[in-house]
Amino acid sequence: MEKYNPEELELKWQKIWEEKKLFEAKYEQEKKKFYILEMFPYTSAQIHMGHVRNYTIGDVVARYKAMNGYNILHPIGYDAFGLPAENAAIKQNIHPKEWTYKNIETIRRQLKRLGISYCWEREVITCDPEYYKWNQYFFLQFFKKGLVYKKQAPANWCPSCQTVLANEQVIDGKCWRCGEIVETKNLEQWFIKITEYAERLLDFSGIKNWPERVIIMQKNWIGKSEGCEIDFYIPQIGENLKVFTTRADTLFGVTYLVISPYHPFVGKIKEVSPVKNEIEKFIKKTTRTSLTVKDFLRVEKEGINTGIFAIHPITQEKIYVWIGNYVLMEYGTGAIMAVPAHDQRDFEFAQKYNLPVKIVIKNPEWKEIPEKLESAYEDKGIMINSGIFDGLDSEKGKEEIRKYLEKIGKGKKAVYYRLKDWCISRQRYWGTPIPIIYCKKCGIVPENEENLPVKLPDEVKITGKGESPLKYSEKFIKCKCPSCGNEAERETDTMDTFVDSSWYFLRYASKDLENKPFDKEEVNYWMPVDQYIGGIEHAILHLLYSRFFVKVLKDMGFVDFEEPFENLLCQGMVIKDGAKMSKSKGNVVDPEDMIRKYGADTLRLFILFAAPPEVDLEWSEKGIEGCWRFLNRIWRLHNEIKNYSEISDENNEKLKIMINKTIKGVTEDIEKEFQFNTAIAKMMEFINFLSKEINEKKVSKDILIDSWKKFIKILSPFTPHICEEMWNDFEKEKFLFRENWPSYEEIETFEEKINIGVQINGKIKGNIDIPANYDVEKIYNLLINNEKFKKFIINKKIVKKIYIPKKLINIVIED
RNA sequence: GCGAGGGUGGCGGAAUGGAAGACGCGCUGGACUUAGGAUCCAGUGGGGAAACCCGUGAGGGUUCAAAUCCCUCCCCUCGCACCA
Repeated sequence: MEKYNPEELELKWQKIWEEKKLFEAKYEQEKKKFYILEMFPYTSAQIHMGHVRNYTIGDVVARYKAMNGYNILHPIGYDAFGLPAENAAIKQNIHPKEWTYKNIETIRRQLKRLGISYCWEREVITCDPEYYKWNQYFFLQFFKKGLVYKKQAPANWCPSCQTVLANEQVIDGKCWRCGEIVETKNLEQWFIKITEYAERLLDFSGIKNWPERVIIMQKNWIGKSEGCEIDFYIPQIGENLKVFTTRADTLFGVTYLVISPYHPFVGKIKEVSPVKNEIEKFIKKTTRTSLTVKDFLRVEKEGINTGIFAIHPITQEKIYVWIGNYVLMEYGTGAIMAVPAHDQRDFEFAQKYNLPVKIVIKNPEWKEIPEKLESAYEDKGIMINSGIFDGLDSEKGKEEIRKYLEKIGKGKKAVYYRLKDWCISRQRYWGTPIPIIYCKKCGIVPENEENLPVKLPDEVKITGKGESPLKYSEKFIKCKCPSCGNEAERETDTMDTFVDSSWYFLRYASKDLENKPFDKEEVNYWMPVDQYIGGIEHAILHLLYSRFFVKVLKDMGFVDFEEPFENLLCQGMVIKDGAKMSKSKGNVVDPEDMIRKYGADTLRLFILFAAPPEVDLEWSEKGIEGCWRFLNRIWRLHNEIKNYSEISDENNEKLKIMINKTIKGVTEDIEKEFQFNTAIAKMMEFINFLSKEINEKKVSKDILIDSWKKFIKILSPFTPHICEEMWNDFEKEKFLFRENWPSYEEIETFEEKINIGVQINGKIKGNIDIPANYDVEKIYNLLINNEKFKKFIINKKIVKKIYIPKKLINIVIED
């Protein structure tokens, strides 16, 4: 018998699969399709265990679905633009392109070595002009539709990466990539109007099965809030100050107004204010740009009374306008009505500056109205001190006050979102150039579609400091205006790499077209993605942008579907010693080392077996050895089976029951939320059972081989190489990938004897073998004649007999 | 603070109202062996000589039966957090 040599047989089958193009996806309209997609890797130096886990899970699904008769699309590509390539350029003095393509080669080799069933013919590399050309094309389509615009905006600036970050890339006031504290800086930048799609992005009805938390995160991110805009007239400047509130019911409790230091009224109010100098000082202090985002959040609430008043729209009272650092210009109208009695932030501010607190909502638990509040009462209640609205329930009051304001022309219903427009400008080299031209005569002019792609120049100096390296490339900047033909200059900003990943799954779905981003018919066949798998870290950004992109493309007639990803699985991290694997912690386990030692099948098996897909997986050297032993055991059994000869056939039924049970269990575990760990456990049980049977030789050879072939099939999505090798000993016609998943018979049809638990008053006392077709009374008769159990029952009053079929019997007695 | 998920042997984890701890790791004993870190067999939640008793973060409840359902509380992880 030959020793199990994974390296030899894995490389052999990988070569054969590739030569036969076994995994090449073919557009065949009449076949039912399954699009299985894993988030493509960023092209850093090599893959890590997280990738192995992601791609192995995907591969099991792909192979399982293929064996169930689906036409499979299982593509792979590379997220190849981005900052690290430039960092490498600075550090290692290597061109970003060279660095990226070198890494791609390594990653491709590593993925192939894992034996993942990818359709290599549809590879996408986002830094390839043939790909990013279509980023530019879509940008122009968005531009035509008015979904793209340029504006000066305070941007998040990472002093370490020397670049602008999108809001979403700022986590807790820090740069998402390097962790440096982010500052603000004003820059002219390009935005995409994702806010126009806020409402549609909140609609998840087109999604079948996503983790609930991902949907919640997206909803929070979009942050819809419904309320009311209310006008407060300021006589001294002759204009209405518009505030936004979700609590119109507290309108009678307003004791002051607060505007943001960035509010456009600040200047006008300052001019007429008696405390002009103090305002100036305050504004200077609160709008310092050097203040980091994080500091801004931590800063204590501060404000200044402008001495200017506004008129309450209903009571006509005079209400002073304050400027406060806790009011954000980026949200709502940049001005609020302060109701200290019913809003904790306003309450704190009012305490600090000794402002009046007026209770207008009565807590139903109060016996009487308190003189003083300890904190704001923010819940519902009954309206008081509110004129004609007194006595109304506050929820009802919201509506009534809004209607009243609408009637007198002082307010209207309003909806605001936290979601902001998507800033796609990056002051970097290694990204898609934004196809815009600045002409002295014509202004901002989009590049002609025929001139795409606007290619990145190869010769640039990358210093990592200051502005985009493209600013210094004359060859790149100089161009002709598409409109008037005069000398003009190109935009030097490049696109956020999230643009690249917002539609790559569409490019996969129709291969290598030169004249179109993708073929509509073929994309409509494959899409939406039936199962998407990736890390939770993309819960908001990538997934939201992709949903947005697809909705826009649908509106423009490019595609016929609304949602890109119907089902989503977020796999857990691979951790070691309780922490995420990282160089700094020195706890990294290199997948290639593991493959060298045990082979790809063992690595795959371990990573699938050690934990369910969605939870974190603790790496264990001992654990992978266990999987190595399991495959060796299978290898030995296979060789024994080939040379097997039986003594008798008395255990044939037992084996049939066991293999059917195993197929059923494995099938259900895969179907039910991808419980690969328990599926593997069931196959291990089968192997434990089969080893004994083979030793005893009491099953006939044909039944044994039949069961073994079925077993090889169900194991094959997990460890495809060893299975293919064993399969080849029996069947040379078809690859396992093209075989059918075995069906199973319900074991009830041939199981005659079963073992059930015996309980007395719900406490387990032992177990008993019974014929499968027995009912309660028959089992009870067995019990009263059984040495072990009769003592519990005889001479007792039997209250109840409960039989749970094939599980247990519970005899309830009176003591 | 709000929202979500979780707490089960020495460890990773099974069991979503029906025999708690499947499966794997580790450990103990044995077989084979010059040897074994290979392989095979047996055992392995705790207490007890045993009959039995106890046991799923803590406490209470529903039920013939609770890790699972309900109530109160504790702890851990993740996400959000001046969003008016």
